[in-house]
Amino acid sequence: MPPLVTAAPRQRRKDARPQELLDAALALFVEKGFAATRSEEVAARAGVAKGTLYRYYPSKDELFKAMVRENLSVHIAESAALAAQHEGPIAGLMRQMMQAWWAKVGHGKAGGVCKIMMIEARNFPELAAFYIDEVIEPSQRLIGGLIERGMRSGEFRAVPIEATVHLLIAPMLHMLLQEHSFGDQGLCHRTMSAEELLDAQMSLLLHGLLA
Amino acid sequence: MPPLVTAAPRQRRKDARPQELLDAALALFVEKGFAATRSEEVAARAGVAKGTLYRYYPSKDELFKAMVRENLSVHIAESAALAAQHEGPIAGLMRQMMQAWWAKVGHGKAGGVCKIMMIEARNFPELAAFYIDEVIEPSQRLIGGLIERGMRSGEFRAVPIEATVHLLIAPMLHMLLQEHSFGDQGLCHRTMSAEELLDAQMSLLLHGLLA
Amino acid sequence: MPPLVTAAPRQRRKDARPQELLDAALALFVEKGFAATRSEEVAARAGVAKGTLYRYYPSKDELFKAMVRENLSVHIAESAALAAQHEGPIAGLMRQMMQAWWAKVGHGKAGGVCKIMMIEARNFPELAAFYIDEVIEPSQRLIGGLIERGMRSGEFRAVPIEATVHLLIAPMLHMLLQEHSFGDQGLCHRTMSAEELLDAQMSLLLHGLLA
Amino acid sequence: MPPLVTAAPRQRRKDARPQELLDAALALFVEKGFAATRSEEVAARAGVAKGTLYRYYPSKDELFKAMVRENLSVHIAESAALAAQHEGPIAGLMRQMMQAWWAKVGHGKAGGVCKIMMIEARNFPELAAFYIDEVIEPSQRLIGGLIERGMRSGEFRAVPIEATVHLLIAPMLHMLLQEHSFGDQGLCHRTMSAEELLDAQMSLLLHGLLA
DNA sequence: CATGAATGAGAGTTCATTCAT
DNA sequence: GATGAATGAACTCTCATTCAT
Repeated sequence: MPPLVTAAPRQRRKDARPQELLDAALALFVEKGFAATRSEEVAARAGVAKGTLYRYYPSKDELFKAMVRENLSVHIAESAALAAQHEGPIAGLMRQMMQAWWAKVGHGKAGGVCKIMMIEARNFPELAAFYIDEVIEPSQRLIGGLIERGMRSGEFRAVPIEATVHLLIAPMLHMLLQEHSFGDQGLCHRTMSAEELLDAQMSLLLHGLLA
Repeated sequence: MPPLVTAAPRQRRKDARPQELLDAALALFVEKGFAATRSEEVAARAGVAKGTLYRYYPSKDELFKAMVRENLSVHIAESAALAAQHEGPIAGLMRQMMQAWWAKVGHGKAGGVCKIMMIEARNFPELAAFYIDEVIEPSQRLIGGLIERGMRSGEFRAVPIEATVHLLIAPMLHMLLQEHSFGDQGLCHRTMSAEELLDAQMSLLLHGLLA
Repeated sequence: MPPLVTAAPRQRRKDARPQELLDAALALFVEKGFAATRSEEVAARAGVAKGTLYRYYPSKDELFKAMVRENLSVHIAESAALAAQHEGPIAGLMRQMMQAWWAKVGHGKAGGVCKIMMIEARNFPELAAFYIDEVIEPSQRLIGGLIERGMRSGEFRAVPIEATVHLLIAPMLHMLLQEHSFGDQGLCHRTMSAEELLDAQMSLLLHGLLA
Repeated sequence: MPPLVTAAPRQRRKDARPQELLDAALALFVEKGFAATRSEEVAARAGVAKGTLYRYYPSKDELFKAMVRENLSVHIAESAALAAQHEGPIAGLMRQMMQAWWAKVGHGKAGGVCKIMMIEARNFPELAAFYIDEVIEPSQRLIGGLIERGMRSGEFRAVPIEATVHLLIAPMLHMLLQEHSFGDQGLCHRTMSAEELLDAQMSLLLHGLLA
């Protein structure tokens, strides 16, 4: 009689393989770049042999694409749902979404995907298109929609949507790149935490710089 | 009237070679990344043979470093001089500097160097330190100084310096990455020009989003 | 009766590879010199592809070093043992050792290593030191000891040790170089075999040239 | 009226060029080996530019051959003349010739040629044949002739010519290789000078080792 | 004639990918 | 399915040789 409860460890491992490989690929691609990461390293980090990687992904390129696809659009939907059911002032929602994005995406591994997409966009045009369609444009539409809501309700001044969207996205991107490119080498010293910085930037954005 | 006896072509070429090679390297490294660019391609684009590259730069790494050094620190000094001799409201100066930086650095070839530094920082820690010392920190100090001036003169509200600096830099970096990563593939459709966008973002920053 | 189930060929090859590569390297380095031998040739002679060589030795230099270490110091110990357990006249022992060394080292592939060490000593100072420590000095000590024994027992005249050691080693080295440098091209015609020549030289050494 | 006494310095240089180049080539080929010596190094050492070398010798190979030819057979003739006109015991003549060869050939630059011929014989078969014809065989014939003279006059025992010739040449070759391969790196310590060693070896050869 | 900038064939080395075990 | 030994295309770099100046 086969065990009813747990799968055999070997089986469990096997099911987890693709995810483990994608995680390893993500970490290494972000840290060292796509070209500078050897496929054997990815396999080793996932705890398997070189050849095993190729049982799951037919090439390094495909591994990269799978890794990007796996780690992208997840949080966009969440944020959209949050936005849809929100009532009251938009400013607070935005602040909340910014912090949530940073905590879940920017600061974590998914943030690395954003960095690496910027870098490799030229080498993976189809992926770049995919990224724009699935990430950039939905995000811009989501934020753009919020700004329109805020303007309609009178919470916000009449501002150009496109520029405002850019201005809201830019700080997070900046922080992300600082973190993933120069972050952990003690090269970059900040007096405020990332969260404090983002919050302060949001306040500035809302109230403006002029006295 | 041009000189009747020009320098011998051979000699003229020799003097121009380093610059030609650096230009070729810049273009290719920005377009394809450091690792994905073959040194022979750089030579070919500069119109010379493979071996000639190595007469001027002892390795691909050194070529990269030279290319970075060549294209950085040039415009920092200019901006600092502009700021030092400026009188009157800071806001206008900032707008002006933003546009100037975009025109001279962000939009042009030097902007590509910023992108590529993000990518290769981890692979060239020594160069990353150089970049932070020569580019990032001076820029932050320059902009931070302007904000302090504005606050002392009463032009600006009392704002946290660090967050404000980040918020001023972020839009330019964002635009730069859009341009250099997704720009010339028709993937990214904008309704405003880069200059208009930056200007609109500056206005937003000054006046704030809230009604 | 051979075993019915032999080890898998793939595995068998793997165990044999280092030795096969060292043998190929020895043959080619001796024949053509270190620099003139392409690493791909070594691989080809060992029956593998270029890349395979680098799975076993990280560089051509390391391959060379491994090849030298592999082929030295082996026979010194044998000779020393032979000498230690010998009783009776030294002259016979010397004659015997000379012939043994020629048969096992000088004439064979190991002899080529001696030749190649002469050539490459300047390019591998660390290896030259190793060779002096492991081969030259032990040999000199061994032979010097025998001469002292012969002098103490009254078999030999009172002779200067150092000069005598040199004089005993020289003929073998000379023969070795003749063989490995001009040998198999039909350039060098001898009327006596190497063994006869060495024996005759030994006799001469013992009895002297004068009437 | 042209100068009667000295040629113009430029002219003097030009005439000396070939010799200077050959000297430089000799020194470097002996020190580093043929393959490891770059032709530019040879030119630099001769105080000319890379291209100039090729005005005198059409290739690195030809330079090598010229260098060998230049430095070979010179002293054989001298020794032969010395031998021809010698009267009295052969032993003294041999001792004298040995010392003279060491002083003029073995120890000096020509000695290096002998070393490098051993090494490169396989890569330059025609040169090897030339070397055998012009150096090895005349030397052997010269020494062989002396031994025959000594035997005929009763000064020497009846010995096998070939073996005796080898035995007389071997010590010098041994010394030469020690000197040129391991010599100037402090790796090889001797208590006697080369001249003393050769003299002691000659005595040993004459009187034999046995009591 | 001398020069040295330029060349490009060729060598060492790496690593994505394959496939026998 | 998993493995890792083997492969060879591709890449960086060197250096003998050429030739315009």
